[in-house]
Amino acid sequence: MDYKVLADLIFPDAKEISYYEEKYPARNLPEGAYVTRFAPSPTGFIHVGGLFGGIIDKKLAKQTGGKFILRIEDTDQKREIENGIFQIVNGLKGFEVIPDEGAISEDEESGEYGPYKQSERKDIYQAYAKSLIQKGLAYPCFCSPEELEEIRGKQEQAKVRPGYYGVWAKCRNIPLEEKIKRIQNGEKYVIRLKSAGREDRRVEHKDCIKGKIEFPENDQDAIIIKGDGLPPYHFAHPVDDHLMRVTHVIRGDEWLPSLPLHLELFRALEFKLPKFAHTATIMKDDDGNKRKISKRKDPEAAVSYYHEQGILAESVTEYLLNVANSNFEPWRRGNPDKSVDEFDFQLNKMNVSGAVFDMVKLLDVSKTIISKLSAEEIYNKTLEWANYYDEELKKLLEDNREYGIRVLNIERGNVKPRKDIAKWIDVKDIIIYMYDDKFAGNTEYEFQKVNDKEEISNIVNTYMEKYFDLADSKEEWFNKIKDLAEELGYSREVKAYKQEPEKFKGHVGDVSTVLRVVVTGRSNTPDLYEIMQVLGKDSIKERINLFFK
RNA sequence: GGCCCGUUGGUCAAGGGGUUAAGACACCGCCCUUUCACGGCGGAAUCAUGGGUUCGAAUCCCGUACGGGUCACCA
Repeated sequence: MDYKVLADLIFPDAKEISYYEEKYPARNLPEGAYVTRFAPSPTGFIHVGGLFGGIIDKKLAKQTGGKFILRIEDTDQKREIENGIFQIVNGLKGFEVIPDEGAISEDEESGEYGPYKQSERKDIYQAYAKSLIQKGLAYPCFCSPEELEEIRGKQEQAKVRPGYYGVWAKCRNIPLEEKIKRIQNGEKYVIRLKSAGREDRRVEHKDCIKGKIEFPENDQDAIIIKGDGLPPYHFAHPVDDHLMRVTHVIRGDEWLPSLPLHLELFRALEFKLPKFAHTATIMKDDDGNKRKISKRKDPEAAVSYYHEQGILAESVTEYLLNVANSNFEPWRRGNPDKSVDEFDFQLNKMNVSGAVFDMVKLLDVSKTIISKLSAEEIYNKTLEWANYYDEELKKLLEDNREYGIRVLNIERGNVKPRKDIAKWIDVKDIIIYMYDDKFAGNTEYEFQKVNDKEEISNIVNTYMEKYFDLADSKEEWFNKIKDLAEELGYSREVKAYKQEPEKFKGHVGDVSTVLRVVVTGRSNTPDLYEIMQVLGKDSIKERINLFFK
């Protein structure tokens, strides 16, 4: 009796593996092309760490003329959530991480190397598991969870490594006949690898990011087919990446400890080894301590956060790209208008240890990107955001598109555009005082140095009577403010005041601040001349009346 | 605890035997300036630690400390 009988008994319907080898032939791609894959489980929203990996996968495939695959790792059906695939696909799409092949929606996919949902690849995994059983490299294990628990307890007591290996691998040496009998009797079982590894031997591995690493060999008889007939990650990974002809496995470095197992599996299955790149985890500063950024504690860990805040996907991408390859930033400075696609990304430039996620820096990237946008683009994007998150803002913008654009165009489009918007959620506060209806209820005025009501009215009234004219150019306008200042006993220039403060009540800036505050309610705003131009005569007069009411 | 990986300013980091140890964000100061931003100039601030190798160490080797990851019929 040989292993074939056992293999046929366990997987009677499995195809020969040669069938799959032919069905999924080597890809016809240019020399040096990367085939990468992002393989999340449909357990919820995408995590920034996942996005980070996805961006790298996509970038590398694109810049080498390769393929980027989206594979769904749904072999753990307990953890799956409804709409999981939709969330992944949609989440990635928002960041332009669009796969060349793989899952498209809950039940659609594209590409010749599918299915791309692991739950639909059961037959394939079983065929390969069968081949291992046939070669005597895998066997059925009848241990129940309780027995496994018991073994672990003993191991803890004996202070030895936990796991299913060596003498602890009870089912490994059950005679073939007995195995067959027990299966025929309907006993439950899983399939385990019969590890050929030894803990006292070392395996070497050259990682694209981490460089040379050494481990003890794997000697665990890991499960390759679970009780439900599906494989765990460790077995799905070699089978899928081999059959999908993946050249570069890029994944988080939390996988490093199981690499010896994967290496053994690739060898046992006689697969060509892909290149591995283990990326460092994105961390979070938690009161001076570093820890893995977490879905539970950190809202910014969820990709949906950026949509909610109105942070441009582009900003997140550029920030993350810079974390991945820190030479991105100098490149961007040198090539401010080039597409990210032109940046030459290098795996080996990635840092080996985890970077702390820096929201302040991300927001700075975002400000710079937004500062290059036209008022119209900002208008459109803000409105799009407001559509989801801010009814009031949406209405404000929609009611008068032209006015909205004029407001957003203040101090924009010139050589040194404003850099004051980092996220769309900020926009409302920046523009709201430009809307008469909203300003009508204003009661707070942030006056600075000149606070006396009589003096304020003196400045405002004199201005309106003698100097107010919207037809003025900016220069004329400002000269008039200076004339006004002088007339009322303020210096025309700030410098003059600073040199001899006792000679003046204040300086031209104090005067313009009064006008600014009466018109806008605020002491800090963009250029007052432009604001007045946009508001127009009636609005300005109305605002002045409002102040004196 | 075992196994693996790491440690350059507050953060991201360049640098791989000889450097005044880049740059960016943040911070501080000055300048520009009608306010705020922007921009310009400048400043403070880093090689975890102890040994070795070497004429010379951030860089190579060993130890220590600290940080992180991982030890499932999860991925």
